[in-house]
Amino acid sequence: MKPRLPTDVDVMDRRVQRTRDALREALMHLMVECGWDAIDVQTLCARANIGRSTFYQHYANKEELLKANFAVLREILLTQAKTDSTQPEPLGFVYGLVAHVHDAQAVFRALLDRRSGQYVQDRFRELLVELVQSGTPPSRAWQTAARAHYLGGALFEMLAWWLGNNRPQKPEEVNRLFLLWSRAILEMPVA
Amino acid sequence: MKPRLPTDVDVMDRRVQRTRDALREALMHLMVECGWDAIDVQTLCARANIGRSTFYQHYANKEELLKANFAVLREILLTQAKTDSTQPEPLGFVYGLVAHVHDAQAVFRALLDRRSGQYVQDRFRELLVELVQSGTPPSRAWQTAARAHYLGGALFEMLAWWLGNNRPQKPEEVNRLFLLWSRAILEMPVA
Amino acid sequence: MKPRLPTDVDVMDRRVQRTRDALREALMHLMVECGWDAIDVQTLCARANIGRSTFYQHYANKEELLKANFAVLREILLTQAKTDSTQPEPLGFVYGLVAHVHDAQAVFRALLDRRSGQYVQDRFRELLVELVQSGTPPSRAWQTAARAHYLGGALFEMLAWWLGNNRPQKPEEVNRLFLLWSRAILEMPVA
Amino acid sequence: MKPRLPTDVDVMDRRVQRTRDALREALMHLMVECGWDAIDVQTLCARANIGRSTFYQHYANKEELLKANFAVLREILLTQAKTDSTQPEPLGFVYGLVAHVHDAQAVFRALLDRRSGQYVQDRFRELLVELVQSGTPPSRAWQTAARAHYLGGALFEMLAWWLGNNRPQKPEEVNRLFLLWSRAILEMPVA
DNA sequence: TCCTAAGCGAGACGGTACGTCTTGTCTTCCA
DNA sequence: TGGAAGACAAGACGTACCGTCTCGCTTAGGA
Repeated sequence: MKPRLPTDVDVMDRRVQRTRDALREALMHLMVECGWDAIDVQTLCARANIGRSTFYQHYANKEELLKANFAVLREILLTQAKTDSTQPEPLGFVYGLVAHVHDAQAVFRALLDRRSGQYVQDRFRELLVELVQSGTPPSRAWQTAARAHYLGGALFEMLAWWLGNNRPQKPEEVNRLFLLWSRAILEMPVA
Repeated sequence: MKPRLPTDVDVMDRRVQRTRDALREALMHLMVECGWDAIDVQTLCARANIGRSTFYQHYANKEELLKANFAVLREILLTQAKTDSTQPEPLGFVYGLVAHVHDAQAVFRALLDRRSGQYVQDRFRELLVELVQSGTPPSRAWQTAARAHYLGGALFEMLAWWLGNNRPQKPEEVNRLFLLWSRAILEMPVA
Repeated sequence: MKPRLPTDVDVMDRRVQRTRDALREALMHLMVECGWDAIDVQTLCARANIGRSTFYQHYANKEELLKANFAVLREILLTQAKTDSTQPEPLGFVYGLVAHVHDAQAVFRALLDRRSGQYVQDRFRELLVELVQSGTPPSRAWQTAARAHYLGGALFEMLAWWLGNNRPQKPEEVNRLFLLWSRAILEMPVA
Repeated sequence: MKPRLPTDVDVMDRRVQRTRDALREALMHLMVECGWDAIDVQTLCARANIGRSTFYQHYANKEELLKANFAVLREILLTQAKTDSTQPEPLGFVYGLVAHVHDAQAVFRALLDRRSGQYVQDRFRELLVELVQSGTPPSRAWQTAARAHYLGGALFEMLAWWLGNNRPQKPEEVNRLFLLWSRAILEMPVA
């Protein structure tokens, strides 16, 4: 039997939900503790109090688990971003994000750290690009896409650097600097 | 016996050199062909015509092999960057780099592709940051460091995006856009 | 709840009966098709159009199912043996059996084949010994028991050999040979 | 890499030999203790003080291990049979065998017991048939083959019965009875 | 010249994780 | 209430790499 797609949520009974919740919980904690690459299914299941074979009834491998739960993380960050930034101006989400990175250091270290692993970082970078895009007027010009990647990449690396340095700067300073530069770019004509 | 450090070059006999060269060769080719993560020591040795146990006499694992040879790659990219850019202006290396990415698509895909693996990308991103730094006046202000990371990250992500899209844009266009934005930032006061 | 013993037949409602019948049917067919060892509960239930958990409400495992249905098979073979052999002489059942093995090749291959599995063969061998015993005057001498096993084992192996060779000999020939030898033994004094 | 065939014995280094010996030892002991079916690779390796992965470098599964070592067992039984029976008369091996079964009860229980498993018994029965055949003049008549199977099967079942009953009869008695019947058959014309 | 220290290939070995499979228990929902 | 559906834990399976190791065989470079 193939693992049920995480999409048929409606049919899913409570046990399934509990199992998956336990797995997500365990994943998050372990990612913070040891980093993505160091996690193995065995440990994951032990942490979630779940049989190893049960894991495989839900996800084909740990990548799938992450994928399935990235949506959740994404939602957290997105709403986070929206609620935290009162102003609807472009890149308004940044202040909330920077503050959040500062507060929830552990989680974000798990995302930005070297140990976090290729896959996790890629998805996080994607998310940043998307956030940038969602805060700027849509356009089909390739320059707009390029700009979103430019800014997303810049943000990613800046955050990584900040975290890596143990953040001696205040969140407001980092935020200010990033917006200073980025808004200048947003004000330039795309072509 | 512990693996000999690659630094005691003087004592190293020709066979050792040949072995390591073969390994570097194999590594480079395989990275282009399958991406870092998909390489295993077995395959590496087969490709290099080398016994698996011999491999471990030289490097503790494939990471070490990469580490040992990253200096070489780095040198290639650095001189590449310098020779290609005639003007000594800040970020002058970018045009050469973009052109090179366009030409040597295979190699750079190996560096920027998702399959390339955490370690490789990290080092490549580091290199970009360094290149940015080397082309701008030194300063102890944290803002300068932040800027280098900002620009390095932006460049990295932009290149990755370009490659991932199979580069429908001309190198000159990408180059122009990156410099347009980045120089604007360089001209702003750091604080 | 413990599996209901197959003995409380009286209480058993029709559905229960239908379920068990379906299982017996499926078992027989699958034994012919794939051999005992290759059968798993999963497949068995699929074939019987029955939920896997339902299976376990009736039998603790597939062995129990077989055990429960061996009586049926036994009855079939016994009456078979009796009706087919007109003469009531000792070992009279053999001709019917040999003929039956010849006709219903598939079923008996399932019993004698290597793939049939330890348990099935053991029970079949037991049955043969019993048949031999039932056709000879009872006696408490150990030699009589030994003789029944001797003849039962001989019959078993001879049939297995015959089937394994795709039976180039006619049933009458096999029958004749077996009786020639076996009756000679029966006529010898047991001690 | 495929498991080395057990035939390239000559090239085999000492470690390999020691490993395989340890495995054979462990197999024999465990077969006596728990019976074939109850043995799993894990336990086998633990008993042999061998890594589970090492096991799979030598044999694809426990069946292969048994197969590979059956020759040894066979040799033991054959020479046993030959040395024990001074007379070269047909079925001369039986006395030695019966005595051996009596003495080495544990080993033979492992072979004849129900728990021993299909595969083991089949090979043992084959061996008996072969022994019978080797002690009687060769012939291409199918009746001769049938007779060997008849006697082999009879011997097998008789021994199984004897063992199963905890052998209240003396070996000589069993031996006498078997030879009494079997030699009578051997003296009858095959056709 | 030889001989001795090294590099080297082959491959056994133990270990760890993987993803698959089957078993038997259990819970829930439906008719 | 009994049967269908199916989640779940347990645990064996065979595969794939890993890093360590031992063994002989070259192959120089120094005596």
